[in-house]
Amino acid sequence: MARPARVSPDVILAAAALEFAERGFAGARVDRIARRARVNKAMLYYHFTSKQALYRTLLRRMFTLAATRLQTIASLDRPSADKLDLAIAGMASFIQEHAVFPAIMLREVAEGGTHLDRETLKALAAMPAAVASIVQEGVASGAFRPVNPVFAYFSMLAPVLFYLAGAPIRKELSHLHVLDTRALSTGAFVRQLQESARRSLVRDRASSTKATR
Amino acid sequence: MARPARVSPDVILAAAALEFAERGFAGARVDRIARRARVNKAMLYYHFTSKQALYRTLLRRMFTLAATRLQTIASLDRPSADKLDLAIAGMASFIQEHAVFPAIMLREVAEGGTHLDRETLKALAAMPAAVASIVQEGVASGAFRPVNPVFAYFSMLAPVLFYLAGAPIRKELSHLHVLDTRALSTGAFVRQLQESARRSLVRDRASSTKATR
DNA sequence: GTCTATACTTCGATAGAC
DNA sequence: GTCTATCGAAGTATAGAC
Repeated sequence: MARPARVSPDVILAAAALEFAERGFAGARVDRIARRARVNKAMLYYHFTSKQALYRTLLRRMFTLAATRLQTIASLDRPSADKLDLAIAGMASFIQEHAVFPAIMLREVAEGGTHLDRETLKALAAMPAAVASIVQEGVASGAFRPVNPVFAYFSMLAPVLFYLAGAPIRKELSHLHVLDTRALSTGAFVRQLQESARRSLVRDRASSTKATR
Repeated sequence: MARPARVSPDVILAAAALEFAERGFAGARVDRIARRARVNKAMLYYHFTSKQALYRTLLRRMFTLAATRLQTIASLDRPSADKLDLAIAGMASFIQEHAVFPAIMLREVAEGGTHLDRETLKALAAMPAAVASIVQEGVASGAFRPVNPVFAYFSMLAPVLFYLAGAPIRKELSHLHVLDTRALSTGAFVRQLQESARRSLVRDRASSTKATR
């Protein structure tokens, strides 16, 4: 972490992540990305052919990283309900490691995938697929009530994304005394979400409050 | 609807809604908004002093409209659980009337409220406040288990926004044969979400499957 | 209130030296 | 691989006639 190898492409990608998260594709400035990466613009275009190519590379990476984590959880040999907890907590911790992720994800959903190529879209789709596979397994085994697995994905992960993406705006609101954020911690939110997911999906009365982590 | 009064400001706002939803604040083009509104650019600047002023006016309107609908539901003399159902269905139907809303909301959350003034931020904050008041009432009356009302807002409404904002990308994915969307209807999603909300919040066994609408 | 023409700025991308 | 200088396109906003 202390001034590492400084391989240009990775430094540029890191800078691009910040810029695209803060401003979106259209609002991002190539000049700013280059400056943030302490690289000049020509260097950036040497490694990535265009602003769009840089954007796609970044998003493919992030989506793949997130999807892989969910797939790993889905493949565990554990009760479906536990895997649900793990998926929620896993996404939250993924975001804490990659703070830019929620903003990028929200923006790209709003954008309708306009700037993405086929491969990047596939990487994106792997996220709902992984969560849906957990739910499907639970439904098939009778552990969960019959629900649509894709709907369940949205019910569980959209709140995490939205809540964490909303941190800056909540800060602004609390600064304007429009919202009291004192009772809001990420850990507490994750736990409430896990409990809600269990209650809404698990069939029997084994809805233990003990959240798996 | 058949070629109405053609009051410029409203026509411009409608065109701006489409453009901002599709491209975001930075990606939106004033030229395009003017063309869509069949008004020339100078006219647009005559009614709204700048691109930003237009954006703020639009968002303040939409947020106020959405928040008012939720507040109306919150003030009903009905069981808290029913109001929950109504809030979910109300937001879904609001979005069906204002298809641009989810994209605009997602973008602005990602943006961190950068382009908004105090009044517009207050209008935005009224949405979680309305839903939170329903939940708080339910918790206070003992109908709901003790939960954080703001967290509950995110758990219920983020899925609706995210799911409906994701329609274009799902279409793209289904076109690329990456996702099967045949089992996905908005109505079914809303019903599953209502049932999930009841199960996750209602204390006793009165979790009727009968969704109120 | 409505329009045309244009001033001024910023941005993505590249040429070409080292 | 790295840099400076710059081109051409596109963008917001306005001046000024009607």
